[in-house]
Amino acid sequence: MNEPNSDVDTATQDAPAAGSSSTLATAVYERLRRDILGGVLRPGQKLQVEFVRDRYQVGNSPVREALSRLSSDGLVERREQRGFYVAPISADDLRELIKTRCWVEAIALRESIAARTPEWEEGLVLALHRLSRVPRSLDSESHATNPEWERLHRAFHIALIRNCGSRWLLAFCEGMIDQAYRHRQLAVAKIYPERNEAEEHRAIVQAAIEGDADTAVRELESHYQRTAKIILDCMEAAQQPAPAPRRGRTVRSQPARLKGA
Amino acid sequence: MNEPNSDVDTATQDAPAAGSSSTLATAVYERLRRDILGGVLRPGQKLQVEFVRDRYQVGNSPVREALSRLSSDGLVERREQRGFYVAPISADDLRELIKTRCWVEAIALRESIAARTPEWEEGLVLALHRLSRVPRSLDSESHATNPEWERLHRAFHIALIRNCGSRWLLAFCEGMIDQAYRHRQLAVAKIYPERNEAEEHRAIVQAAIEGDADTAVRELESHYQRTAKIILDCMEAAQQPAPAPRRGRTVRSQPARLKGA
DNA sequence: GTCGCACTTTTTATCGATATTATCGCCAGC
DNA sequence: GCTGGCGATAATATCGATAAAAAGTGCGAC
Repeated sequence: MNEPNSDVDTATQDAPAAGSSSTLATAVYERLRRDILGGVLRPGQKLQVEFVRDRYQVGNSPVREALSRLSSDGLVERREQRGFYVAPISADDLRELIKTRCWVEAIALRESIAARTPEWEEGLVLALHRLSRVPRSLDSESHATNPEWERLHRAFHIALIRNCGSRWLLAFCEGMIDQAYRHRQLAVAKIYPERNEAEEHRAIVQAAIEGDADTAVRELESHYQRTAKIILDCMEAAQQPAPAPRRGRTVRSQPARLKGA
Repeated sequence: MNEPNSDVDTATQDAPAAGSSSTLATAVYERLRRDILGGVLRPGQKLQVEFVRDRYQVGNSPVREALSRLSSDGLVERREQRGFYVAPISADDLRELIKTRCWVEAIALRESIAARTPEWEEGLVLALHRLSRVPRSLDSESHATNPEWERLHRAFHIALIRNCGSRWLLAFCEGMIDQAYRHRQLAVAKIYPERNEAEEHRAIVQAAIEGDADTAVRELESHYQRTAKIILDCMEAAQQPAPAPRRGRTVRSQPARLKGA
């Protein structure tokens, strides 16, 4: 996981960043990353060097390097001698991802709580507060995502586990958070039912600060499972435009892989 | 983690591989990786493009790409505009790593056991058997490491968790296994006390196959802790060539960072 | 007439030589 | 003694060359 953003320190709000990076390769990496996470570049889509080069107005090498880095992050798939593709996505991937997140973030949260300090608790409360001050979506009708909310949401979930005492674990979780974000972005275009996420977040923080790890973990897991359910429903709906009654996962032929481009 | 070796299938022993990769960049990646893991390239050592280029007889671009990939694996540290360095190592890093391995591989092992199948069990027994057929070190005096044993040891530990049902988790664990291997290689040059590793491995497998997850995990964790202890002792010894009696972790001033080159 | 297969053409991933740009040490000037 | 420009070193980027894969084409067989 290539230190995507080490921002979100309780002190420094957030770097000016957003565009100007010292190296071109990094700049392309960041922009590509944004575009893939945001769903602008569709899963499975081929990323020809030429295409990316034109898109971001840079040379060959920075593009290759950016793609290379992204493939380590699992956002891009590299096929030897055949180029790069936006990593594909499937319902199974999502299930596996959420399962893994629940396992691993449960540990991370427990450890964070076990080692809790005033600083960590304050950071957490702050992250929650900031998140609550920003609307979930910019337009309450279209459910268009609010980038600021997404940023703060990410920061919030990282704040929860930041105190776990393992940079390895933290980096791993960050990678999975990004993947989950991507799944969400790709599905959400359709519908996003009413849901009291703020309350879910609040419950986690409360339990965490009270040192009640079991409750905190339970809340966190159900938070994820609920999201997963929504996304999986979206996927299924997208897969089968309208037809018949269907009894559980009908189309086994197609592995529900959302194709792109 | 960049699919370092997806070998070790119970069926196909191991590919001829070892050198010829379709792309030059991948070849350099693999060779560099071996050299870093094996401790030939010392922690902290600077990896100038020119140096690597000469060392492996290739051009500029493949080197950059290989270094880039390795930095995503955490084996190389990239400093923007300042080049690449072999990732440094410290006692604290090791402690954090082992701690994380225990947390995460405990889950992976439990899940593997919970979902156990005859195939998985057979693969496990096989991995254990193969490992037991090869000597721990080639020369019983010098404790020189036996590359074949190391390979099989890695395969064994992966076999344990292969059945966990999460490619994410598996890849993450593989990355940590490699890191731990590196720490081991770097320390082991000094001493390696007698130790019945075969028995430790056997105990884990037995518990796993009996479905006794608690025991299996306990054995696995103590297996790791024992290794960690040995390496940490080595590090400390290396830090303080001979002096005084010392009462527990004396040198808090120096973070016991092994410098390289 | 249609299908299969081998060869040719085109595309494009990969690589290396070369140019550009940033960093760091060094020395002059204030 | 510190600040700020100058130059050496080395990282980064460009671009054209090379070679592999994909697409297209035509020939022959059934």
